[in-house]
This record gives sequence, structure tokens and C-alpha cells, in this order.
Amino acid sequence: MAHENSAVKPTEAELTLLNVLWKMGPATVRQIHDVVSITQKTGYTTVLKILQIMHEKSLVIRDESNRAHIYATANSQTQTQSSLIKDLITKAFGGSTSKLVMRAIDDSTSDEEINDIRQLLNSLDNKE
Amino acid sequence: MAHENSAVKPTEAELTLLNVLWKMGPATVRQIHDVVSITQKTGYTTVLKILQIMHEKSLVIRDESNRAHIYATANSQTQTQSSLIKDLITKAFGGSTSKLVMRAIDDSTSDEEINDIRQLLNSLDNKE
DNA sequence: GACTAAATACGAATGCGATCGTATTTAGTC
DNA sequence: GACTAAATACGATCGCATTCGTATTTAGTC
Repeated sequence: MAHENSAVKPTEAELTLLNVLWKMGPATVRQIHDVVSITQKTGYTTVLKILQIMHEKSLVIRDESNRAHIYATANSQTQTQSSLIKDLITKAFGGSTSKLVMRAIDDSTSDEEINDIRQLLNSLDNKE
Repeated sequence: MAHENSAVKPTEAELTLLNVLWKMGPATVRQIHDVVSITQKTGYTTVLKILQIMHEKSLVIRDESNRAHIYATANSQTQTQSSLIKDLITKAFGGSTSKLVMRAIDDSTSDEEINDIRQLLNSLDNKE
């Protein structure tokens, strides 16, 4: 239920690295780069640089006690997702969450997704 | 049911102008600027320039038959919203629409919003 | 303690978004 | 047809995101 989450808006490259960190947990630049390299042709120093910038912005924290610093996310994936959604709702949906939800559901093509959403809504009804 | 909608991703300033155009309908730079000026302190030529760039990108169309060109959106608000949501789902929700919907619902604070969403879901159930 | 492999730090280049000042064009009015 | 008000076009600047090459630091090994 934590707040104080106003200014968390990672860029695209930053989000890529955050996704890796959320999946792997704390990791060195080398480890992160190894994973990123599988899908992208990004240089090692590029990953390093972005992590350094993210550190300045406090998007990640790092443990410098060893030679190879260990990076970890500063905010949870949930917090970050919330920030990004909120931002999109404000800028493209006139501030209306339900409009965004409606659009997302309307756009859902896969039956699987639709079922997931339906279940989600059922559990929401039961909870009340 | 139109497709061919792959590369529509307006920037923030562009989205601001698109929002005005979706609300007003086709308009001149002057008219758009007048509206934007209410909430922002953006210069006239800035608005003009952005519209020109949007025209190059085909985000807007324009009627040049009069001295003051008349601009109109090239894509519907719905199409654009879909693009933006899809982009966010890909980059921040591992491609899962239901995860985004869940997060949006979890974050909904206002009762009004929650009711809107609930109704939305009911009508979805009935349709099936 | 010099050597080396591997890490971090630094800084430069590129490209785009956003902004605005100035120049030019345009189309009416006297 | 010259004048003028208002439009568009142009181009420069600034800042940020991204990328990477090169320099420097670090910590083991012989």
C-alpha cells in the first residue's frame, strides 16, 4: 500500500533492463548483458551506461562492495506498471480507467486472454 | 475492423494536439493553439511546427485549399488508443492483456470507476 | 610488486522531441 | 498595385535517450 511513487517513468531501454532484473533478481552487468544479448545486439558498455544512468535516477540500487557491482531494481514491477498505466490513462484516455479497460478488452483477440479476464472479473465480484 | 495500423505512436506533444482535434474536429492552427493555450503556455509556432511534423508522419491530414490550413486527425482515437495500449502491454506486461487489465482494476480508486468497469463486464457476459 | 583480464568511468556522437525566433508567403484592403 | 495583418516555412537551439569507443581502475596471479 505504499505511495510516494510520482516520478517513476523509465525509458524504453531502461524498461528492458528492468524487465530482466525483475525476472532474474539482483545481477551484475555481465549477467544482465548476457540475457539482453540473446534478443538484442546491444554492447556491454551500453548496458553498463544505462544502468549507471538508472542508478543516478534511482531506478536501480547497486551493491558496490565487490568489483562487479550488483544491480537491483529500486521499485517493484507492480509499482512501475501502475505508473505507466496511470500515465497512459492520463494522456490518452482522459483520465478514465474504465475507458482504458474497455479498450483493452475490446482489443483482446485470444480466447485465452478473454477467459483470464473473465475469471479476474468473477473473482472481483465474489470478493465484494 | 480496419488494420494496417502498425506504426502509429504519437509523442506526448503530438498526443496533446490529437486530443484537441478529436474533441473539436478539423481545425486551423490558430483554433488548436487557442485551445491548447488554456492549459499550456505553448507558442503558436510550436503548435504549427508539431502539426507540420505530424503531417510528415501522416498522423494528421490537412486541407491546404485556404490560406489557413485545416488539420484533421488521420487515425481515430480508438485506433490510437489501441496502439498505445498494445505498445504498453508488449513492453511492460510481457504481452499479457489480462495482466494489464488486472493492474488497472487493482489501481482503480474511485467507486465510480469500479462501477463503470463492473457494468462493462456485465454487458460483456450478457453478450456471450 | 609487475602483469593481465575484466570491470567501471568517461566522454563524444547521433538522433529525436520540443521550442521558438525570424523570414517568407499570402490574400485581402485602400 | 502597395500595404498590412496573419498565415506558413525554415532553421537553430536545447535537452534527453541511446550507443559505443577509449581510458582508467581493480583485484587477483605468478
